[in-house]
Amino acid sequence: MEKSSLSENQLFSGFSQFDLDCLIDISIEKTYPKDQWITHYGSDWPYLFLVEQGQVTAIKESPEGRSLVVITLDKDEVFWGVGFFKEGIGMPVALVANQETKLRLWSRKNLEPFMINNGQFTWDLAQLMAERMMLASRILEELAFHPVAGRLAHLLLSQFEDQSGDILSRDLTLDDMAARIGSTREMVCRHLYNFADKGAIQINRTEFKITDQGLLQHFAEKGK
Amino acid sequence: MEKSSLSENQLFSGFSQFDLDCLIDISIEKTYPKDQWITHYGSDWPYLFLVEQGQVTAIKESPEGRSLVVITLDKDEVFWGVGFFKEGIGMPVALVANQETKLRLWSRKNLEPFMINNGQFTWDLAQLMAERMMLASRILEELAFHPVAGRLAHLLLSQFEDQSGDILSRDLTLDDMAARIGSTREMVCRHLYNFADKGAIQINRTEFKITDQGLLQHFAEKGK
DNA sequence: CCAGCGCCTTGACTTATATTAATTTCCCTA
DNA sequence: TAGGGAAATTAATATAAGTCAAGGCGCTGG
Repeated sequence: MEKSSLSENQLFSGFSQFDLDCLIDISIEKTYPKDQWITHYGSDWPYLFLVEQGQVTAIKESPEGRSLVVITLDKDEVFWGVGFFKEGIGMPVALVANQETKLRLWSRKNLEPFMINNGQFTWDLAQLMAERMMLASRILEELAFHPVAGRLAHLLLSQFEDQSGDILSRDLTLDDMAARIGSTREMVCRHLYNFADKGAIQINRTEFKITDQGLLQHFAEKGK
Repeated sequence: MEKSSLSENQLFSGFSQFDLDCLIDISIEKTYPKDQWITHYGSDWPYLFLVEQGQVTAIKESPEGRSLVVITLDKDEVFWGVGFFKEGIGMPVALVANQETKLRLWSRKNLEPFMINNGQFTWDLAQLMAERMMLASRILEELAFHPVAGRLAHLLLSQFEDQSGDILSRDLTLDDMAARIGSTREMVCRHLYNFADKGAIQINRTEFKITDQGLLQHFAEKGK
């Protein structure tokens, strides 16, 4: 049962049962209650991990108290601390368990010999890193070139595009959304009602609905 | 002579002469005149490369014409297009030769088998990717949390810290600086003279000098 | 040596974003 | 079912950043 969970992830799918057993042997399993910090910004945290249960977010925080959610990791996704690759570099993000979460962790020390002997696995990991790099790149682009309204429209689309037209309960708080686009709750609120005025969405205190996906798309690109 | 140039880079330093010859065999050498575009934003460009001569910058450009320099690559540095790792993903940046530049390129097709067989090399590359990820992370943090003045102060420090107190000719144009911090020439100009008013630097049309590095450091952190 | 070009500088103005501070509404719990 | 807390909303205000436009300076090529 444990073994099968490993091979759910594409990264581990190519292994024999023997290798999987071996991988499990050198791993650590750890659970975190809801809202627990898994690791802090700046700490040396040399682990690669698989989310076996729950959800983890990677967050950047400014000294002034603003924060930016960089990625959300769900079940079966793999992530790592930079320390896994290079010693003595502090984490560029903090990791937080959003819900009760179970991780399977591999320390650099235990996994490095394995990776050097297994070029395919290391190559697959490099590919995953490249994907994550693209993600960072997209965030960068948005922050550098798109206004808050555009980033918000884009967030709405990426989260709810598939439920366009449905009435949705507002499960993300304004603060959540603000942290995902690098702004403040007040800004988010204002822009949401502005989208509503323009006819892209309908919204009230507890629910909302995407009424014109194309228009929202337009806001995502042009901002206005 | 060609061989020795390869092993200048840490990534290739562990190889035998035989492997180096082999690597050279499967590579392409290409030269680009000053200001030539090596590849464009959004194109599928599946190469890993070593800068053998000259300098390359990776640039993001917005449709509205603003641009952001993400990294500058000098001689003996290694970089890649995302396409090297995953097929069919467009470049998140454009690459431009700042000067007459010579690159040694490896296509994904040619290098992938080599990487799968050579875990150490792939692992070293993964480490390099992690470093570059940190770089992206720092840019992200600056854009998200630091005002233009702070980013500019930081740029000055990172470029000229070691020449603090010397009179330097202004070799970076305002547009260059603006592109590195994600702003405009006018903003950069104003903030430079503001730093001068506060006593952190001295500046005129053609030269400048860092007079108070500590103060500049302070601006880099607090912005004001 | 001078005209022209590219870059730098500056001021006035506009727009975007953030901050502060009330006020309202919802929802949960006692 | 009333009270309290968390989140949402809104307005007023402040600040940061960008845009536009007009000059100014220094260098280069005839």
